[in-house]
Amino acid sequence: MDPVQFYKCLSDETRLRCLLLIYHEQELCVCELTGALREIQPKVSRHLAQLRQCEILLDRRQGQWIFYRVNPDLPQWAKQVLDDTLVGNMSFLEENLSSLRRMGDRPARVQACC
Amino acid sequence: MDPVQFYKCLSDETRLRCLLLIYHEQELCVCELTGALREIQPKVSRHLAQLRQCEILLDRRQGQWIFYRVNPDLPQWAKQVLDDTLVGNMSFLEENLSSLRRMGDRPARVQACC
DNA sequence: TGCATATATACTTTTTTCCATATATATTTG
DNA sequence: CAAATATATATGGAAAAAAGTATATATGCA
Repeated sequence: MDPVQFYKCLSDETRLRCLLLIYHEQELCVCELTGALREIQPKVSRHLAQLRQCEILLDRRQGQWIFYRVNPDLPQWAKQVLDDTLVGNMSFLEENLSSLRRMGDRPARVQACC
Repeated sequence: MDPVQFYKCLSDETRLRCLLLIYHEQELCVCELTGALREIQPKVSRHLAQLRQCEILLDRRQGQWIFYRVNPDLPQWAKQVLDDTLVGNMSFLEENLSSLRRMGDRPARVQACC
């Protein structure tokens, strides 16, 4: 994982929020992310595609939904960076997390939204 | 420190190399950095200015030289990120560090180059 | 004071990134 | 199979970032 490429991925607000939310929640689908970020679907999807192409995220299809998770094979230093960033910036995600909770709790949320 | 702004600063190759080299060496002047990166002075200077404006780096003048160091008041998570990145990517800096050493060791290097 | 060195900034051009909109693909359900 | 839902991608344009060159500023020294 080239560190410049890695940081380019973290340097956009939409991507950073998606990535930290997914890291925090283990796994999220696109509709959960659009709800949490209050952003339109193509925008979220495009940024997720970039994170996937860089192999920071992995995706899996389940029915009509696609769930994203952090690639467990990410180098240790990169995982550590995500961890430091999340722990040190929970307030950055506050609104997104409460939007997410307003969608209901899992698996109810998955039932409802997804 | 807004994490998006922080990562924008790390997302450019010149800035990332400068920052990690400075973090590794405690303090470097502009001529040491241009030597280590083999980049022209205005380019290095411009990127250092950006890191200074974001308060990631501090500078101090000593005679005609300006020495840059990492701002010790950086939030803990950000320092941790720099540390993780440096430790996990020493090979990324390999060439730059050997260019630096080829300029002589401090304080001889400072005498020679600066 | 005048010249040399180190560094910073200004300006213009080029490159990169991001966005919105439209459209395509895949899956589920009736 | 048709309609609905979820997601992905393509396209064209706008905005931001980066580059190179030129120039300005500050310091040291003869």
